[in-house]
Amino acid sequence: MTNLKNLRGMVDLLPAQIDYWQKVESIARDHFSRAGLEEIRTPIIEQTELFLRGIGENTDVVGKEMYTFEDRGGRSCTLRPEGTASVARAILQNGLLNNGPQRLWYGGPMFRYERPQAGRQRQFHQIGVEFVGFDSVISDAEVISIAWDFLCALGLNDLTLELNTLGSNEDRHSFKEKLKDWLNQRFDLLDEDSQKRINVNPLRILDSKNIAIKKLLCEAPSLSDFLSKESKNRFDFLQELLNNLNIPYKINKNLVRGLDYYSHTAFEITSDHLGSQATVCGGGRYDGLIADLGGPKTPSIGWAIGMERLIILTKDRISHSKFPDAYVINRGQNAQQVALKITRKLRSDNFRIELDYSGSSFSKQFKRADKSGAKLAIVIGEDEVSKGQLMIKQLRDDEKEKGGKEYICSIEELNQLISKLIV
RNA sequence: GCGGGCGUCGCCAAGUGGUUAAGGCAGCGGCUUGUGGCGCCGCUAUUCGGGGGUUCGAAUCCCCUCGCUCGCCCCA
Repeated sequence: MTNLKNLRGMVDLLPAQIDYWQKVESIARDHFSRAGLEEIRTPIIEQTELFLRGIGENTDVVGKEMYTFEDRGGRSCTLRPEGTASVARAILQNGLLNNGPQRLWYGGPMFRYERPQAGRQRQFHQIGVEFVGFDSVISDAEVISIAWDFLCALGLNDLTLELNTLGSNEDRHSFKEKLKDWLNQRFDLLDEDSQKRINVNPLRILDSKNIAIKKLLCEAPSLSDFLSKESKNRFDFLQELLNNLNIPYKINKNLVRGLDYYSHTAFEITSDHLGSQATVCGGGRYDGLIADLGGPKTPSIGWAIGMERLIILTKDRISHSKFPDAYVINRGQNAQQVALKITRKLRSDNFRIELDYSGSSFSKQFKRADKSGAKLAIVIGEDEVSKGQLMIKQLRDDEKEKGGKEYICSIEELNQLISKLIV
């Protein structure tokens, strides 16, 4: 084995798995285009500044997971850890909002410097949706249903949608103060992580997985008591809309989400079949982000799905059969000329053709033809060349019988005969 | 960043201190230089993730290192 290896947490997608990806991607493209979304592609590298301002300096993603480096001009660059900030930047920079609100989707690699484990890599892929410039609650419902229906279209039917509201910035601000006081009074009961977070990001303590903390928090002040009338109405209406769409959900008051830009609606879609990294899809409303990046106040909502996790879940449901229609067996230089030519011709006629290059015995070539999974073998030897004919043999009409049917035809008849035989 | 498990051919593996490192799958070649799916025969690791050490002798013991994997944290 070579001592040249890929970097830790970076994964090769080999031909054997690529079918799964293409299938999921094509279903996604189709699904999104029917929902009226347009695709956007942004660079993989951005100014570090974008993520500092967009995601928030106190988040784990920014604090300890970014791939940041200096380029030759001394600029601080970062491999994007998520898609939303880049999309927001591109929208602003290119003035897309001048054409009205935007409904976009994107896909591609993201980078986070973390310890790899099941369902987590350093380079991973997300596919995401961003509705930028929409305030109405039905846009929330629409965005969630696009995610839900997409996952259903992939045959996933045992997922859980968790839903919460983070309220407006004002709601959260007054709640934060109250929560801090309450936590400070119980400082000694908190674990180290939570103690550190009190001043930096107290909301995140609510999401703690520590059982003792969880228990303690049952008594803590609840954000829901600090929601303004308007925030409450939004959340109620969203639930009504989802009920109306028959999309099942579970309210999870501790669902906070790790990135700073979220407000109001927050949601996650999780699965029991992913090990400890259970989230397939995460998203929410981010009304402040565009303004934080220097744009106009622009209410927005979106989500991202982790492709690797999605592939884990859908793998068994996706069948892939990419067998050739015919395998071209040939022997001798004259035959090779004919073989190459008709291979090209048949491919342009939309057949899937595999050509043997080996020049080895007919026996060997038949073996390979069989292994290729092709339905037919097209045989060209010196005999055929001298008679101006071709032979076609069926490889899998009668699994049990020895030897498939053989047909002789001219080059002109080939297309028709193959069409007939492969149905 | 912290813990646990693991690392022998492309894949699955046996071997746990003693001369040439089992076996299976896949691959290649032959039996069969014009006929596949079955069968039979042969070939394919100077080397056991890498580097040091102990020993007459190491894949097997020790140290370091790298990687994989699962979990924690956090997220997609």
